[in-house]
Amino acid sequence: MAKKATIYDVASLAGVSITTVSRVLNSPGQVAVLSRKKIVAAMKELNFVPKAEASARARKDFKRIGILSPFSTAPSFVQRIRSIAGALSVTDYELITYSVASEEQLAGYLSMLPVSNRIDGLIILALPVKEEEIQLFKDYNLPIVMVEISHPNVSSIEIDNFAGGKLAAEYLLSRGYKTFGFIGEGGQPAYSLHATEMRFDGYRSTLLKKGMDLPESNVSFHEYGMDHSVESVKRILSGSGKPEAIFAASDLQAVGVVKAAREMGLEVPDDIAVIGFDDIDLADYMGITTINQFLNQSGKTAVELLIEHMKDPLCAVKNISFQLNVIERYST
Amino acid sequence: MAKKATIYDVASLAGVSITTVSRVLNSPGQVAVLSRKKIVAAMKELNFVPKAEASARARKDFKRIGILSPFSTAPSFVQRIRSIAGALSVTDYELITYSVASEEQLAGYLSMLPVSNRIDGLIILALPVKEEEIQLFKDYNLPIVMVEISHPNVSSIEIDNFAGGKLAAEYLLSRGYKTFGFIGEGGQPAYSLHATEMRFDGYRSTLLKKGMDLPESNVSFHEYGMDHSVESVKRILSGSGKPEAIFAASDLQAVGVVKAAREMGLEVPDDIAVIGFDDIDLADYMGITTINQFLNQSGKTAVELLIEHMKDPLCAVKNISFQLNVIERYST
DNA sequence: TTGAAAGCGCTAACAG
DNA sequence: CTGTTAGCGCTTTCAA
Repeated sequence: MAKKATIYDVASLAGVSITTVSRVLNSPGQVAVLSRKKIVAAMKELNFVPKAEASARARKDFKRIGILSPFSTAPSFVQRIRSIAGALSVTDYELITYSVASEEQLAGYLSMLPVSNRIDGLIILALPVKEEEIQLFKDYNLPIVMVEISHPNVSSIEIDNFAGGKLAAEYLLSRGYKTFGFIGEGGQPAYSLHATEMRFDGYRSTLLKKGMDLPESNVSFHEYGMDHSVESVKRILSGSGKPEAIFAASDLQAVGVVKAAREMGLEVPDDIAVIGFDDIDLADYMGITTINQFLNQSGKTAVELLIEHMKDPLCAVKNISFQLNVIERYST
Repeated sequence: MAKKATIYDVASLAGVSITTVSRVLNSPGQVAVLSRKKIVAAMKELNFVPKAEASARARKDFKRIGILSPFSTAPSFVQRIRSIAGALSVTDYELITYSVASEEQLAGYLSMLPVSNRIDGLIILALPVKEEEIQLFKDYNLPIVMVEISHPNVSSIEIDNFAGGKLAAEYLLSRGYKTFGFIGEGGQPAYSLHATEMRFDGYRSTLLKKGMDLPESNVSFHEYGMDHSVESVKRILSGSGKPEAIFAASDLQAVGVVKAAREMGLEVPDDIAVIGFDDIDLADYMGITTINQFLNQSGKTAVELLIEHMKDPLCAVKNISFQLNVIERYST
């Protein structure tokens, strides 16, 4: 039985050093095309397969960052993940995506990721983590950064959803609207967040404080989905207490308002004004006024924060809060 | 970098040599009870996991699927990748994303991925692969599936872009439009595809065949980006030969048509009709007529196909072609 | 872009 | 029973 080929064999066959061979495996971009060709040919000839265990041993880090997020096609998620991927693409870290579709799955990832060596750091997006799970990450020295949710002792990027609702109310008031409505996504899975509720609370309490009303009949927490949004809005706009302005807890739902208005023959913003939340690309395309939560920028910040923690285990815990602001467009 | 505990750490904490630590792992019977107790205690305190074991488990827990795609934030890419992630989330596979930003980088990945033994299967999205590179994957038994591009002897998911252009033309003709325009993304990198050109060819040739004209001045291949789309459309719509209908090679560009129309005070579809391509979510939200290429479904199919190849190396090569169809909305 | 050389974490002789 | 030491095959500085 012939001995398995090693990078030494490959190197001498190709007439280069083992370093260069190693580089072909790990960062091929840094190797001259000619060298690479020779090395690949030599590998092929020798049926070379790198020994996983040897590289695991020698490797200082995995050069991999994971992102753990709910599986969702909601644009705000997609856009945030994209921005993280973008930030990562200018580093030499690989991105491993873990999409969570159930509570059990989440618990599974949370218990296994810290223990089994596969990533150098993890970004947890919009997913709640229990105290003991956090502890596990600490015990095994796997740095994490949480986005859209916070936890004591863990660095995070977040926003103040209550303040966001407040901002929406204040903005609509400043524009002179007198009657109000709200739509948001309700009945989210238990393992998810409650940003919607917080935005609602901020909105409602601010309106009340200013002596305005927010009748129950103008409020809708509905299932996720454009059709549900449109339907809810139609119901609200058909009611006797039809509002002049609606705060939609996400831009996608604001789109629902615009769609519903169009289908009912109403003009935006004259018959019905709407302000969304998130500032996804779509809001720009459709000219919807919204509250900017820096979806693109926050991904980059999260990556930087995580890498900082990876480089320096003693790095101070930071909670970065993005200041919200209204982006005024044509829907109010 | 945060470090995991090693036998060195355990050894010094327990006040013994690494050999002894190693022995309790391998032949505990040969270690004095007292030493063993101290060592076990130290291991517990440090959360020590032998690195080899961790890597072995890492290999066993998950199989890894890679996706090699151009680095792009175009919604159709993002949505397709998202759908692949979704399909994967219900399986025991990790998704590793490799974004390509240059021809060099592509060649690098293509030469190292088969050899480096880091993934168990690869989806190649919208990237051309040379014969010899395909051969390398075969030599190393790394299953691949290509999406949005095809190659002899490799399983693929694709669409007929020429037919798509034809479909757009036929649809617009059937709606009674008489004058036509086209916008698409031009000047793509050499390592990229030419779907746009093929859609254009199908569109143009069909129009000509039906005795219609497609004047040069109504055609624009512009840079990627909403602003460029809007600008191009404005130029076309300001021309003397202003068309009644435009085929946009992607939905995002169709959005550009809608935006441009709005800014020029024109009505869609009365003053200017537009049909897009892709059927991204955005098209639905904005009510844009488009050609559906099953972005969501194709990701799932690609994953299934790849897993089939991974499970059965002798699995027959399949080329799955999705039938295109027009989704009629309000923009035509 | 490349190579020399110093490890990586662990096992396995070999002494003691 | 325990420690010293020499590798395993690969990665990673650091210079050139």
